[in-house]
Amino acid sequence: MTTISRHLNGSIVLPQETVKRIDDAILALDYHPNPHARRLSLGRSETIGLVLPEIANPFFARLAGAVEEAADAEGLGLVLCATLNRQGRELDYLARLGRDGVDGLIFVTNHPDDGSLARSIETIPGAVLLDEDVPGTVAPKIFCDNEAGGYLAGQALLAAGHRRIGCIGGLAGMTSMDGRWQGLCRAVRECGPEAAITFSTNGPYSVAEGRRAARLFLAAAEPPSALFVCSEEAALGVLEGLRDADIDVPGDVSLIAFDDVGPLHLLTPPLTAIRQPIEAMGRRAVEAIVTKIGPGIELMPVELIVRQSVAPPPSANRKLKG
Amino acid sequence: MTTISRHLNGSIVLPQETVKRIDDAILALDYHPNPHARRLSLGRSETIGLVLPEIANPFFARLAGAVEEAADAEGLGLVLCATLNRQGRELDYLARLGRDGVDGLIFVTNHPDDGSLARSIETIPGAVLLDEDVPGTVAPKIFCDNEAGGYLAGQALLAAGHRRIGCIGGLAGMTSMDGRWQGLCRAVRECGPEAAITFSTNGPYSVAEGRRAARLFLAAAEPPSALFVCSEEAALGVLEGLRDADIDVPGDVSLIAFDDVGPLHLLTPPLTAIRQPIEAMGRRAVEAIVTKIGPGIELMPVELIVRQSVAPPPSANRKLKG
DNA sequence: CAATGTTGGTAAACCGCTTTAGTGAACCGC
DNA sequence: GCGGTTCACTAAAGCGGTTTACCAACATTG
Repeated sequence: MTTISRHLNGSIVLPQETVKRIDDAILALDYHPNPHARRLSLGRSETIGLVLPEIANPFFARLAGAVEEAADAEGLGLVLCATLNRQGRELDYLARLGRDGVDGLIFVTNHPDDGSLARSIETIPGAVLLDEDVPGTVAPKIFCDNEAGGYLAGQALLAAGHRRIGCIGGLAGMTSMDGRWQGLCRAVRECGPEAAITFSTNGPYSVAEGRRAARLFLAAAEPPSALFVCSEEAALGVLEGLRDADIDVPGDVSLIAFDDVGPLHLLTPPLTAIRQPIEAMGRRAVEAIVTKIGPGIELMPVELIVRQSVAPPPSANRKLKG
Repeated sequence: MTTISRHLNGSIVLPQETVKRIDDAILALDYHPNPHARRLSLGRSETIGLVLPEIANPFFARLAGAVEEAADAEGLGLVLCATLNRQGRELDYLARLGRDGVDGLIFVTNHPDDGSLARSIETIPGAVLLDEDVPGTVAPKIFCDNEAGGYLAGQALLAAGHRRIGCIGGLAGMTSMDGRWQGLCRAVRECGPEAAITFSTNGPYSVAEGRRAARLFLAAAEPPSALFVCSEEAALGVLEGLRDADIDVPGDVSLIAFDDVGPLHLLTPPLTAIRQPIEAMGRRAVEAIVTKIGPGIELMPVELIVRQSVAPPPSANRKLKG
């Protein structure tokens, strides 16, 4: 028994004859170590947990796909937890995974934290934050370079000639949002005094929020000529709202979305967007777990995908809607 | 110890005073049963496995989301396995989950089987097939009503006046594909002898395949005036291919897609589609596991979502592309 | 040839829970 | 006041691995 166990776990080298004898017996008996027993004995599960807001969302779905693949490549199982973006569920899952003895945890959230999340996350060894920060947590953190993304978007809009920029943002207080906003501000600032952010909204990253923002935009006295929409879902909503009001994109208003996961190239117009390296982020997160890197922030590069939703602003004497 | 265990597992009723004493101690010590030990002792894991081709695909993502939510509601964990549609990985995962002692398994595949999958699945107690059949397997099976979907699509196209119908299908030999095809055939048959399927292709459910099919369609001597595309991915590809060739949908050719998960309403034109009750299917699958229903096929209803990609056929004297 | 050092293999402890068996005390009726 | 229950609890036996401690056999060495 001991010998076999040691052989199986590679902690001993045996003469070929013995090895063959063992292997034959294993084959003959169709023996497979009972994983429950193994886990109990070893005290680890060779499993990591992935908690995210919602799998049905294509962004998180792709993240999950990348994480799953990377985990599998490392021989790790993946237990999936969807929190529906509710803090109660996040805490429940955290507690569960904590005592479940997962070997690692990848946590991605989508809303501001009041501090209880941060506390809870830290009770779990091997936790990694992905995509969005939970301020106050000491852990490895893998985000995309939100600031650079906002800057890129701002630059593109400014380069097309826009000077009154609007920003349809996420929930205030979220790190990703702050970064994108800061980046946009930096681009505007660098452009000079005639450029300004003249319109902004805040709300969840959702289609409904995009529609709401579109209504606000339509009601604005001095609407901006270009919109940086900080999430793809919201961009879809904005597009709907604009289309319903017969506002042409990019004829009447230009638009850049953050994220590029849906079939944005098939929309009318094809949407210019900031793309994050989703798969690379997922892979890096499991790598962070298996190599047990220390706390710290790692920023992944974003890129601007140019399509057809940004154009020069309509000439000054051709105001929006007559 | 015994008393506590029995209390925790509800196999005994204790006087209130004792209960309080136990609960206090549990709280005071922050005691949580070690799940590894529990699982070893109990022989079950309170976990189910979900194996599907790819999470990044929005259809499977939504399926996974529904399954996760339902599983959680039942107090079951979910281990996620993405097979990338490769049989080798499917078999590996099946073997792993089998000896991992999951309490149930939801299996969704996306390609024809040569028989080895069927054998492997049957070794796992509590396996349920979802979305796509693996012929020869004795297990509960939850599919959407593919035949009805094909029929609905056919009817809609026929009702718009089309008589030469094309079908851009999935891989031959897949149960879902067979059903959709049969349904389309039935609708055409019922319409009378002047209606016919004059064009058809087979290939995986993918965007690339859609583009390939579009090229075939463009090269056809007598192209049909309407297309039933058996997957949403392929429909996206077809749309791209058609757009590149300046073919107008639905002016030159009408189009109905099977599945309705992406932002189909935002495309140009908004795509008419057959929608399956994805969430209900996912929920039903975990229900099938917890209630241990017997083998058998269960068909979930589909519906036609009318948008703007089907119109009457172009008049006879206005042939495609001059 | 006895002492020492490998080497393949056996026995037993342990991981932390569930569960069966067993024990002492309180409570019952007679 | 004593046998028979009920009740709360303790003791111990798994579950099926891993790991430490220990042995026997054989090769090496002084």
